[in-house]
Amino acid sequence: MEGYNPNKIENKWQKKWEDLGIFKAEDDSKKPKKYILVEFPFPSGDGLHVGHCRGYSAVDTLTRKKRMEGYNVLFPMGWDAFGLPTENYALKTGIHPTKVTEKNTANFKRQLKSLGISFDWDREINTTDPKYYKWTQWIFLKLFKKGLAYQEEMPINWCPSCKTGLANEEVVAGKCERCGALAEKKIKKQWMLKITAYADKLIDGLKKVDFPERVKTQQINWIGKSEGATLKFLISDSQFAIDVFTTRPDTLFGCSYLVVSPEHSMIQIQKHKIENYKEVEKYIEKSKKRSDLERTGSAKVKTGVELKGIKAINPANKKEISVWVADYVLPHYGTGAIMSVPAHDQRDYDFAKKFKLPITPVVFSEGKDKDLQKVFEGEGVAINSGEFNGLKTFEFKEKIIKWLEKDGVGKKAVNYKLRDWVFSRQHYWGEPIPIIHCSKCGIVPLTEKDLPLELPYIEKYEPTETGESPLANVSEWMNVKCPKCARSAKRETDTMPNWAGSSWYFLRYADSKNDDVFADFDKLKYWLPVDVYNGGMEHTTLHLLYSRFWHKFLFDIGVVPQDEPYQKRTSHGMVLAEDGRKMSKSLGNVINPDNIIEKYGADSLRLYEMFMGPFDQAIAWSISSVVGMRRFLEKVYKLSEKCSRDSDTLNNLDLERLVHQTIKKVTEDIENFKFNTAISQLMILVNEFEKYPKISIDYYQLLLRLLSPFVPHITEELWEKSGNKESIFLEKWPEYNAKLIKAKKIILIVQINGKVRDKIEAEADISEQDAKELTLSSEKVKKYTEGKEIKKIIFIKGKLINIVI
RNA sequence: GCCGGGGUGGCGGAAUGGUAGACGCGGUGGAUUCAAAAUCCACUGUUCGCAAGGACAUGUGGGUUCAAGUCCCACCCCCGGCACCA
Repeated sequence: MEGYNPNKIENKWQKKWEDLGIFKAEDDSKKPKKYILVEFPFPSGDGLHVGHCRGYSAVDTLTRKKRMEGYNVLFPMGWDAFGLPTENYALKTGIHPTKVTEKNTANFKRQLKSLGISFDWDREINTTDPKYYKWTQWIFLKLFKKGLAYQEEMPINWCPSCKTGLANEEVVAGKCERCGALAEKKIKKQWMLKITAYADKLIDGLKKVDFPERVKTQQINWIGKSEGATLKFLISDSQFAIDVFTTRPDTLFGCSYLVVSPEHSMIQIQKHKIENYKEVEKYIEKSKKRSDLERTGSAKVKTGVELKGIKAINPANKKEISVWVADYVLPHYGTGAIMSVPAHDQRDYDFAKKFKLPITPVVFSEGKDKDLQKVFEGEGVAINSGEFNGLKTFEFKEKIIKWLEKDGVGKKAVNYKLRDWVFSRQHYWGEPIPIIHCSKCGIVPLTEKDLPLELPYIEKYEPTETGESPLANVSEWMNVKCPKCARSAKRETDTMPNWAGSSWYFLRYADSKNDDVFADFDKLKYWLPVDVYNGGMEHTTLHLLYSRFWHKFLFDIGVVPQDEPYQKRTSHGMVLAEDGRKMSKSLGNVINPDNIIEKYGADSLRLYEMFMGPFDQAIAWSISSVVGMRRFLEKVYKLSEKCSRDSDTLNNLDLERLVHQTIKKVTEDIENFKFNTAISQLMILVNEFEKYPKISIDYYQLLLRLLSPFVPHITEELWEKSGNKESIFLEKWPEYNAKLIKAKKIILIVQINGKVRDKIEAEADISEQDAKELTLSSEKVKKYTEGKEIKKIIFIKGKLINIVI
């Protein structure tokens, strides 16, 4: 018999599957549906990463099993092709982004096909296709109409030397990645999406979906809802007040100063009163060069400057307190100003210590440290708080808010860490924002019939010196007539971020070629929600929240049938380099799947990626383990020579039990994304089969079916070799018999004081009394119990007995 | 710094509070071979012991329990995210 030659059989079956069209989803089918989705890739010039292969192999395994279980499966693929890396590559090489994208997607597609992933390519989409982004723009217009898209002055990263805007990624340690100049912030009017309007809905929706707990927690913490109060602090001798948000209004009596962010408007408004304005200005300039992370992160070294000449009044005790500017206070959280209670907040305490500001404890807790050297952030009983003394924290909060409300200096408030989404990019390679600016009519949105607003094909897409998008240089595109008044007007030149196209792409798969609507409602009703959505952990808070936000919005305007897009979310861990570090070009440790497939075959690669470890954890690549998978597949291949029509092995009870245990384990483990243990169980079964001189062909074919979702090519080949005419993927998934799984005899574990001292064979259903007798008569046990008093015996049925002496 | 996750043999890892180390890799010895590769068989956590057998062992230190890798408290280290990479 010919040996196992993966290259030959993999090509053969990939072609056959394509010809047969067995992976196409049917829009009308009597079968129940499953929509199984994996994040579509950004087609980078580096080609497929072995990390991509991990996610795709896993979901393909599940998909193939689901088809065998009788589901009509939608398993689509597409390209998230707009983005900065393509634009930068184009700038460097002079090859147009359209061409770069074409080349990269072709390469990705070839690689995906060589892995044997069973995508339905008929529904392929590309976010850079005008027929696709027409609908991305359409959704933007809907958001605009509902007031959820608006313009606001927002900072961008700016390199004063290159005279260009920078992405966060291009700012390394505060410096421009290209030239090393200190990056600055430049204020620009930008489009924003009001995701905060959906904050509560995004939290509530998590209750009804099946996401990993850690994903839910991370989203909830990212949204960061907190309840408290907004308090007004009047500035002495003025009508002006500073609003602060606090979750602890009960500590107001302990507030000994205020801190505002360098961006706070009051600084400019009260400029004339600030005696040390020069010093303050210098501080503000310095903080412009620091990222949020540096500002809040650099631990205990707090910086700040007092606004001399300005005093605020604590509304609780009417005492005058100082006002400071410090960059650890961020402009976009709360009101951009805080009341500082150094006795009960660590950061305030550090600041107060450094600048020798008063520290007054106002919460006392029994049993807690009364030592003033330490901060007490917990709840307790009020002290030093006038008429409120003695109140517990939660009562105090309620009462003081009411008390302040009466004077109009405070009210209950909810605050979110979540910020609105900055939707503008000053780049070429993105969806144009379908807006016209008219000096008379203001902001004029395009109408639906004007869509798609196509990205003009231009040869020069260098960034402009003003920080505007390269489109601002394309005057014939930019200068238009106002659709309302026909005067000359200008197009919006900012483009959308990469997140836009990926926020709704899963809807398009349901009806990817429709020119009249983004997807037919009935088709959406049939296919949605996505039953399983796999992707990287790194998308938990951005992509996953953005797309949930858009989907909830589309539900609210009645164009999608449910309010949550994804029923279940799974996440794969990263594949690291063999040395445990991230794979990167600069480190030269990148593994190219093409080479692995050529040398060992796609099946070995797929099997390895599923076996390497727990699916959701980061794991280092190991080439010797790939060899191990190849070895296992060789064994399975050779096993076909031992197949026999006579059914000796079928009558072996132990083997029968193992077979049924394996069906159960593999069936359940695939469902739970525990691929590594499913494969280990299949290895155990193969090892057992090898012990017999002949093996029943029924058992062998059952093994092939169980293995087929993981290693589709070799199993399809062996399926054919063992006399089958039709594809193994048109077969039914095996079922197990629960009765056959239970063993009659067990090994009873005998412990003395919790340590294993003996193992005795016994009936599986042995009673406690019999087990005691059996155990106490054991010689080994006698050795330990002799002359000792038995205090207690714990018996776990079918498993263990523990004698406490 | 903040949020989330993780730490078990030489390595990847397994283990509903109940036999720690399944399965795979690597290693050692043997068979086969002119030789090697491949393959097959045996052994393979550390340590004491001729052996029987024992002790130790899941990042560190405490705790709960008849019993802890698993639960609780504190700490250390590693990884992901931190809003313009995708």
